[in-house]
Amino acid sequence: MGRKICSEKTCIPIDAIRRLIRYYRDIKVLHDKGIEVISSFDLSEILGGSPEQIRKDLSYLGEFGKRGVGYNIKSLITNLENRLRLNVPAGAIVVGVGRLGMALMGYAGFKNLNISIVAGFDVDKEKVGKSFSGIRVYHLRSIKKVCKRLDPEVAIISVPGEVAQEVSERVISAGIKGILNFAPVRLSVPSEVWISHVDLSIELGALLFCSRVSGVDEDRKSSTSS
Amino acid sequence: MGRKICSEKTCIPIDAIRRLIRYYRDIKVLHDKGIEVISSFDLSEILGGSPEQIRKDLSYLGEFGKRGVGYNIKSLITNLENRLRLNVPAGAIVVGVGRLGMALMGYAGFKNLNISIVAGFDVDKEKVGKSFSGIRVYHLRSIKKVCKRLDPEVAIISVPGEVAQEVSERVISAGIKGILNFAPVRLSVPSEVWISHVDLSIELGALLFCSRVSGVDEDRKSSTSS
DNA sequence: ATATGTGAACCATTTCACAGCA
DNA sequence: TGCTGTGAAATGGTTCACATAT
Repeated sequence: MGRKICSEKTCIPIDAIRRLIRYYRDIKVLHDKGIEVISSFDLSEILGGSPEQIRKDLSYLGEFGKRGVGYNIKSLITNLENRLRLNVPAGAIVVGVGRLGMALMGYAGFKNLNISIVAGFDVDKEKVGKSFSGIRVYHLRSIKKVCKRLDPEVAIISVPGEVAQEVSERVISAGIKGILNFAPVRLSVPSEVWISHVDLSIELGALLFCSRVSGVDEDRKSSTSS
Repeated sequence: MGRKICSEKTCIPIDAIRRLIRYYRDIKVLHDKGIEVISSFDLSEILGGSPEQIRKDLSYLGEFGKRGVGYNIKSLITNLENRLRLNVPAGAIVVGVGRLGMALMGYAGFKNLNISIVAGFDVDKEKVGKSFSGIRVYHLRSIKKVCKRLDPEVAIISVPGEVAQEVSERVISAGIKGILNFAPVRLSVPSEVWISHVDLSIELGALLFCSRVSGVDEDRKSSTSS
C-alpha cells in the first residue's frame, strides 16, 4: 500500500514525503515569526510527532542541521524547497468543474507549494468559456492543445465515477504524469503515471466507524493520526 | 501513524477499514448486476489488491465465505453493512460553508454509506439562514442547540486554518466524536475524539513530487496505491 | 555539553503457505 | 478438488540508542 520514492541512494517512504511537505509549509511560518535556529525537539512541539521522526525525515533529504546546535530555519527552508522541488513552479489542471472542481480551482492553499491551477476542463456548455476564480474552463476535447500551451504537470480529476477512467486516459494522453483522483473509483493507469486517491466517502465512513467503535469500548492505540 | 481499531478480540488496521468500506460500496454494484456468488480471486480482479488481502480484510470482521465455494454476495453485503455499522444512518455536519464546504454539503457519495449532512454552520450573515443543496446553514453560535436536535455523529471542518482549532473545540463541546478536518493545520483534540486530516495541498504536493522524481529516474517500487 | 544523524531493534501490516471445510 | 481462513514469515516503517560533530 503506497509506493515508495527511491531516488539516488535513499528510499523515502511516501508518508515521510507528506510530512516533509507539511514541515516545509509550517516552518515557513516560523521564519515569518523571526525564529532563526531551532532544535528537533522544539520543532516536534510545533509540528507534532517525535524529534527522532523529524530528524529521520529530514535526513532522507540531506544533512541540514548542526550537531550541538540545531537547524537554521532559513537554510532549512531553502534546503527543503530545493529537495522537495518546490522552488520550480508547477501547473495543475482541474478536470470536472462541478461544485467540488470549482472549489478546488479556487483553493488558496496550493500557492504555498508553488502550485497554480492553470485551467479547468468540462464538457458542459454552460461552463466552457467561462472563468471561475480567474481560471478559464475549456472543453475537454481541447485538452491536448491547451496542455501543450500551458504545460501542466499534474491533474485533479473531479468528474463523476462513471466517466473517470475514460477521463484519466484523455488526461494521460495530454501528457499529464500525476493524477489526484476525487472520483470514487479506482483508476488503472500506466505505471509511469502517479495516482493518488482522495475518496471523500471512504474518509468520512472510516472516521464514523472508528468513532462509533471506540465510543463503545474505550480501547485503542494512540499515536499521531494520519 | 494512524490509530488502530481494537474491538472485541481483533485489532483491525485503519487501512483495512478503509478498504472494507470500499469493498462494501463496490460489492453493492455487483449485486445490482445480478452476481450471486464470487471467489476472493474474482473479487480481487474487480476491487483491486490480492485475493489474500481481501480474505484477510474480510476475516477481521467475521467468516463470511464458504470454503470451496466463495462468498455469497447478498449475505456479504448484509454482513459488511452490519459489521461496519453502515446499517444505522448517521448524520454529519459541515462547519465552514465556503466553496469547499458547499461542495461537501452537496456531495452525493455520502448517501451510499448511509451518511447524510444534516446541517451547515458558518459565521457569515450572508450564508446563515440560507440553504444549500437542501441543507440549512446555521450560525456557529447555535451549534450546541442544533446538534442536540439533529444529533450528528461526525463533523467536517472546512474553515480557514487560523480558526480551525477554536472551531474544533466548539464542535467537540457540542458532542461530536469524530472530525474530518480539511483545514491545513494539525488539530489537537482530546483522545476520545477521532480525527482525520485531508490536506489538499499536501496531497497535491506529494503527488507532484513523486511524479517529478520518478519522471527523472525510473526507479520505484510498484504496488497498489493509496 | 548538546543536539544531530543513523544503523539496529522493534513493531505493524502485508504476503505466503497450508490447514480446514464444503 | 476448490476456495476460505489464518498462523507464520517477510516486508517496510518507526523508534531507539548511541556515535559523531560543534
